[in-house]
Amino acid sequence: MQGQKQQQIKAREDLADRMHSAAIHLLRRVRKQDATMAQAPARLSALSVLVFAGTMTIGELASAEQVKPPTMSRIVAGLERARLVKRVRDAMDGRRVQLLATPKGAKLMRQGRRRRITYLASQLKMLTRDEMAILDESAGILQRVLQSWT
Amino acid sequence: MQGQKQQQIKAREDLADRMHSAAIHLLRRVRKQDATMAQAPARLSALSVLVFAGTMTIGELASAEQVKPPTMSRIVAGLERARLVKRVRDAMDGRRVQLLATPKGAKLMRQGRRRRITYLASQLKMLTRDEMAILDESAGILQRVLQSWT
DNA sequence: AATTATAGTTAGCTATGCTAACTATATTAA
DNA sequence: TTAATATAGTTAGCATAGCTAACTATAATT
Repeated sequence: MQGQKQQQIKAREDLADRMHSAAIHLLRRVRKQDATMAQAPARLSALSVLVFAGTMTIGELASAEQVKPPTMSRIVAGLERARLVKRVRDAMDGRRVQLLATPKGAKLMRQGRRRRITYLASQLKMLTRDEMAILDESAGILQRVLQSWT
Repeated sequence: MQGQKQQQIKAREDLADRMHSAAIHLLRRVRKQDATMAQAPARLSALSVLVFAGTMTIGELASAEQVKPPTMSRIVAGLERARLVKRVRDAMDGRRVQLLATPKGAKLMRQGRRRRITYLASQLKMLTRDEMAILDESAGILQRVLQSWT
């Protein structure tokens, strides 16, 4: 006989497994859309944070993207080479580098986001209104979980 | 004034955006659990397919994992070096290579999956029963969408 | 002034994605 | 039956992206 607690744990693990699998496969599909954009996924993701959240330092961006500073340093170098981002030395603290999306960067990011999202959205057309509502709610729940997450 | 159709499109795109973002961040967290396993994510994912779906060729595995054959060839080479997978020439067709998970591979894969899922599941503890039910339903819906997806 | 702490970069490793070009085996056509 | 073509996989070479360790430069503390 299984106790109620064990059943709850199993239910959570089954759910975790399905969420994990869905996330992997969803991103593999979406990545193919990015392929047409001449900028790699990590760059687009970092650029997206910059455009939506505004100016920040390398360290802040690394932390937001959950990568180590050297990784972000190189991602930013790529974005800078492509003239999508500008570095500005912080006047108050000479160690810091403030990052700004250029107009070109903002435009590309919007286009890229547009493409991924349009693609994803087109795949959601098969869903009923009720199913959409459930996905919508769950996206909100997940967002909350991910934020409070350690 | 926006028509109803435009509102529906916008709703789908907002949802797609949030799902995309959630998937990215969820996987970044989970990947850190993999770091303790001495095998990289792509290898664990391929191994997982092999263990659960059984013997298959390099090409089939590449297709299942949505990568090109050279990529899978190299992933398998790594798994073979680590003695997690064995190659067997196909007797009927000498070009084909059948792949088998070794017992060690099957064991590692179960452990890895266990670790990721246990971790994810532990983060779901903060949710109410109702929220869990919504995530559960949405995982099912997503699974279905991803399958029928082109 | 000397020490310590912080922000970022550089160098070097591994892994993962790709395409192009190759080898080896099977299949089809002349 | 040989020649041409197709298929399965590998190799080579490129770019990106993750890491740690070690470095430079600036700021803060003692």
